[in-house]
Amino acid sequence: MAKHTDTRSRSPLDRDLIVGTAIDIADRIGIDGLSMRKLAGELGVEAMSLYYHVPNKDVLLDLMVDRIIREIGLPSLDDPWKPAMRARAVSAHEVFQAHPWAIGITDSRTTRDIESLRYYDTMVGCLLRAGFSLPMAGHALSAIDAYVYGFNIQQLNLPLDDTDQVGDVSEALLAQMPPDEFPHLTRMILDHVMQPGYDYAAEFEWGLDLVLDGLEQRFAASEAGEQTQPPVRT
Amino acid sequence: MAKHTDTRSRSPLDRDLIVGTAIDIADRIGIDGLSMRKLAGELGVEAMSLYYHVPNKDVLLDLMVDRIIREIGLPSLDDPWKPAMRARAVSAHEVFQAHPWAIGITDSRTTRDIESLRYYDTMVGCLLRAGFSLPMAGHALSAIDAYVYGFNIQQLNLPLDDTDQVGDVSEALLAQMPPDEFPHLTRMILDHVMQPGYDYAAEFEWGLDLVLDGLEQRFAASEAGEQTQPPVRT
DNA sequence: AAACGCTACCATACACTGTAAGATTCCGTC
DNA sequence: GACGGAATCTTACAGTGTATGGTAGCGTTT
Repeated sequence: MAKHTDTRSRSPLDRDLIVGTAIDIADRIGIDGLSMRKLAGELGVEAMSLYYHVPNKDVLLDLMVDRIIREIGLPSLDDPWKPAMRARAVSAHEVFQAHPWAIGITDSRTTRDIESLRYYDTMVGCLLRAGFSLPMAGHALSAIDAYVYGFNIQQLNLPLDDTDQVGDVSEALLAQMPPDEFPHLTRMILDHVMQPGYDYAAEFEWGLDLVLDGLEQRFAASEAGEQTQPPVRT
Repeated sequence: MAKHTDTRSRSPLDRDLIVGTAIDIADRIGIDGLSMRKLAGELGVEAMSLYYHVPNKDVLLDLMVDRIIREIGLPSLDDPWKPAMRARAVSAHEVFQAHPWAIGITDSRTTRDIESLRYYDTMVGCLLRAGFSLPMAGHALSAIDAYVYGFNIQQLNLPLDDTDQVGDVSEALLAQMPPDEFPHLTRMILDHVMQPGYDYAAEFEWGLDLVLDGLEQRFAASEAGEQTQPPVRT
């Protein structure tokens, strides 16, 4: 009997191709639209064929996130820490914007792929080499990452199509909102967000610089010899 | 014909009861374990009966998140902004820790329930009354919220059971990690995270204070008359 | 009392999901 | 040409959200 699809009309399956196509689908029609059958169909193959290359869907999702994370630009170890951290954060923000589904997946995964640890290793190394103590480097990494992740979630909550502008969303929000019940919010939207010149994208870097400047101060203070413990009285 | 379950043996269905039970299930067995049939079963009812009170599952999820958000403590408008923001952030952190699934859901929701806007309105009002300009209040809210959300996601990624300690997770991580490939990360874990006295929970407040102190400085600078635009030369 | 209508709930059915089990085709090697 | 393993497919099953239409119970009206 003839095969369901002529083998020569498609490239043979492999893990990378599967993961890549899956990412593509998730980008186009959202993570909810990604089913094994849909993915297989797009590869010219039956659903069960995927299971030869990937143990199950959860692992596939993990692999997708890992590939995404590897898109984030990494600094070299000897770069000065502040611009390095800044560039990394901006890059991460861009990557997660391009693949909005990726952050949500991180919830359910327990075991990280080895490759994505390289990311953290480089960050820690850069900070340590810049003179950060271990605790200080931990603080810094945690704070920066939390901010980047969190901002992306926020940005995701506003349902922005590529065509929409923040103004449109605000307008829709205002319409369904009793204005006298939420006076401050109404004012914020009308007199600030919907004004010409408001740039939501700039908000990300404003907060990022806030965090980075704060870290710089705390770092300088710790270098100046301040202790967490109060000085011993002599 | 007799009803499937004696009507008198259970309290009658209503929206609040459904939402409450759904939250309960999600807390106990995770958001993935929450199906309409399971929920109905726990209420002593058939699945389709839920649809009389709730249009579909997505809306149910929205309602669940809205109820969660209403658990977050709100300051009064006249509280001093910094402790008010701090208390709110800590409260939000606790609430999202208690209902870890809630953050992940926020992804897919487009329309916010009216009630959850009260949250933002109070925050904005508090900041404005403290003297923040509209843009400054926007920056502050965005930065704080991003940090809170993001930290929760981070915390969620470490698969901590109630019994586990961070040390256990680190140990497991170390075990599957080639140590010479990730030297800095290894050092961070061994010499810092796994040391006695390390307190991951404290990490949240460290970063939160970083953000708040930074905001205080920016706020003071803006009050002192600094402009975003360079001063006009005369 | 009888008929009606409304509210709340249920039974059935359908399209779709992830995936276990086993059959089948293809291709390189002997 | 036969064998064997790698890669793919077929079939099947339990579970999902929910559309459609039915039904039991009750309050009101006549």
